[in-house]
Amino acid sequence: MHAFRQACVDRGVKVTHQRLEIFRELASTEEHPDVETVHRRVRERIPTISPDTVYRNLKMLVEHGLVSVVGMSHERLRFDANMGPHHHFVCVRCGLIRDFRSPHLENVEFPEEAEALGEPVSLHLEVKGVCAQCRSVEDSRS
Amino acid sequence: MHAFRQACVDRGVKVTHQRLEIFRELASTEEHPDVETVHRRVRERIPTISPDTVYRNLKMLVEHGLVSVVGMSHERLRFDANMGPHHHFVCVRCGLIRDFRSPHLENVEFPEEAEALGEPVSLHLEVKGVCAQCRSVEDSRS
DNA sequence: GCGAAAGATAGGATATAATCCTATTTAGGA
DNA sequence: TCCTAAATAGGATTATATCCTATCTTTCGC
Repeated sequence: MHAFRQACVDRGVKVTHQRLEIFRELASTEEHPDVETVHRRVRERIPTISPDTVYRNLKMLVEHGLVSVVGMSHERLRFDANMGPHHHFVCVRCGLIRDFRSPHLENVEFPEEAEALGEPVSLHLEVKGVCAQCRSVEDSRS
Repeated sequence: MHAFRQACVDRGVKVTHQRLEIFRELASTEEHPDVETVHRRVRERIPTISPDTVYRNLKMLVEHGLVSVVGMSHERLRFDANMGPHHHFVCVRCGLIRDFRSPHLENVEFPEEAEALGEPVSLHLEVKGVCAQCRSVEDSRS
């Protein structure tokens, strides 16, 4: 928590009671809770905290790299008819998703650490980054 | 498309005009469209098709393994305060997500195929499967 | 081919998740 | 302590996904 306070100060972000409790709650669990769950739990300590504050803070923490989103950020359901082996590149800026194949990664086996958690069915790599187009827009602005 | 018709027959699923067009649309693109996009495009050929039909069919196709969902199925946003290197196990049944680490996968490099698409920032493996608890529930029922 | 039954669809109604708006409060620097 | 910019609460709103049910279509046995 001390490191978190410091991270806020470093970024010029105010250290509010709500923000501390939201982060504390998230950092204290490994279950990757959703917003409602975080809100419910934090409310036990701050009864008046609003859902909006929880949303706002979590989103802000993601943007500052202090927290990550599992899966994709606030996107809609998206589908893929390619059932062959492939991986995904996801642009964190515009949401573009492209498949790619990689001979190196064709034969990755189910890691035994994952097998301890359950019976694996599918496996693929998710590479997040900034796509070429968003990158060029960025360059032309600077 | 012929294979798709056959796959429907094999599964005892009726081959409807709407279903064919929805699948055709999805299979004709690599951009992983969302439901609204699929609906809009299919509507050019079937003007009266409803969003519900698109949702219902895509969901059904996922359940039959003919299509996959990018990211996670109809889940809420979920967050993770663990910013260290780790991978995810996602239960496709109950939505449980657990982190795991794997020495084998600690040093996976950004595949060059992904670098062609953009500038990668993070990388992790996503293993989907059925978690131990869901598995045991399943066993006790049969 | 024909008719019945199960399955699928359209379209409106509804539920749920996420975000917006704005008056008020709070943190942090001078 | 005071001031300013940032943050919050709470209600309103939007957007996404699903439900409901009357109607229609596919499929299968004849």
